[in-house]
Amino acid sequence: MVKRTSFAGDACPIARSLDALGDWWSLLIIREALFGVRRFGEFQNKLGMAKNILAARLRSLVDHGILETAPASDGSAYQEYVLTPKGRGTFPILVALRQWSEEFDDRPEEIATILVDREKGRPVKKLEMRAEDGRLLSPADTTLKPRPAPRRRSA
Amino acid sequence: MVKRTSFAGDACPIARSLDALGDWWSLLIIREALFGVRRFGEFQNKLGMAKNILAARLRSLVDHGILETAPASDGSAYQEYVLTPKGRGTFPILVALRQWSEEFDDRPEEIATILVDREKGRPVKKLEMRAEDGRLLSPADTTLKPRPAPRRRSA
DNA sequence: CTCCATTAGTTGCATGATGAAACTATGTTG
DNA sequence: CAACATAGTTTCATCATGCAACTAATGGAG
Repeated sequence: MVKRTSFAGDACPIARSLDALGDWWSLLIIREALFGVRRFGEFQNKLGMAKNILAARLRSLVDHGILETAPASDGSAYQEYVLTPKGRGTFPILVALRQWSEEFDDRPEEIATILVDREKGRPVKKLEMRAEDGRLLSPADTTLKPRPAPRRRSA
Repeated sequence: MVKRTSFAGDACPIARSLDALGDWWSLLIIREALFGVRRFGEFQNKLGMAKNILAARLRSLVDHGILETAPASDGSAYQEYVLTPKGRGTFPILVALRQWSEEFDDRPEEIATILVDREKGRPVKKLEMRAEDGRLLSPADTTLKPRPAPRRRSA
């Protein structure tokens, strides 16, 4: 079988994330959803993608618990796609991707928008990794440990 | 033309990031590289991926300035792939992906490792978005603004 | 130096994923 | 109810992925 590899069973949490949103469109759909897009046609217009692919991605995101369908809020009989808490939880991922472009893109002048603090209109700070006690951490200050066994009956 | 869509020319910084690392393998290759993997065969063993795909991805990552080739550090005539600063700059993205799994995965018990502060051995804090002045921001506290016109070369 | 194993790829082929366009089935509007 | 909009599905050509086999250089043992 040539089967496209899936990371669903992988033990690495990064691989597991990628299994749910590691394709070309899913994160862009979520980006639109975070800005309030809810309807099929709206996604299609904003993203300019083929309708069959959009339909497949929406289904996949619903299956993964990132979106859920709901009756249309405008009273029509159509349905809408709205983010679940799990879906809204991807926000830091999108911010990290955005900031990486802002910092390292070869043609930053082509970037149209910046993310700002609504209250002050100033750019948000770079995401930073901190220890429990608040110390700023660099990649080298971190390491991986085996997940502690959740206390439960014998494994 | 059916051509697979590229986001390279897109004005959205998220799309631009995805153009460089939005496929199934690139971020996993970078993950390994951050842990010190440098040689072709090492990547291949750890990731268990097809060699042709690995070769293609390494080439793409080098083209995007994320990896660069260097003479082997062990004195042999082979070459190594090492992260550039741009490549190391993806670390927050990987952390965000990891934390999303840790928080929302349906089978967290399958996740093998946790990222900890090396000094204390305690899990790192969740990434949080803050304003310039340090206020904690939620997605709703942010908005997009057009990129300010670049100041005429002061560099 | 010679021979063989290792490393780092490339090539060929089968199959799955993607995308444009056409088609369909509802829902909505005049 | 006729015309139109919405939300898809189907069809088909093309592209990407993955496995296996092949090649071209090292590197190491004798």
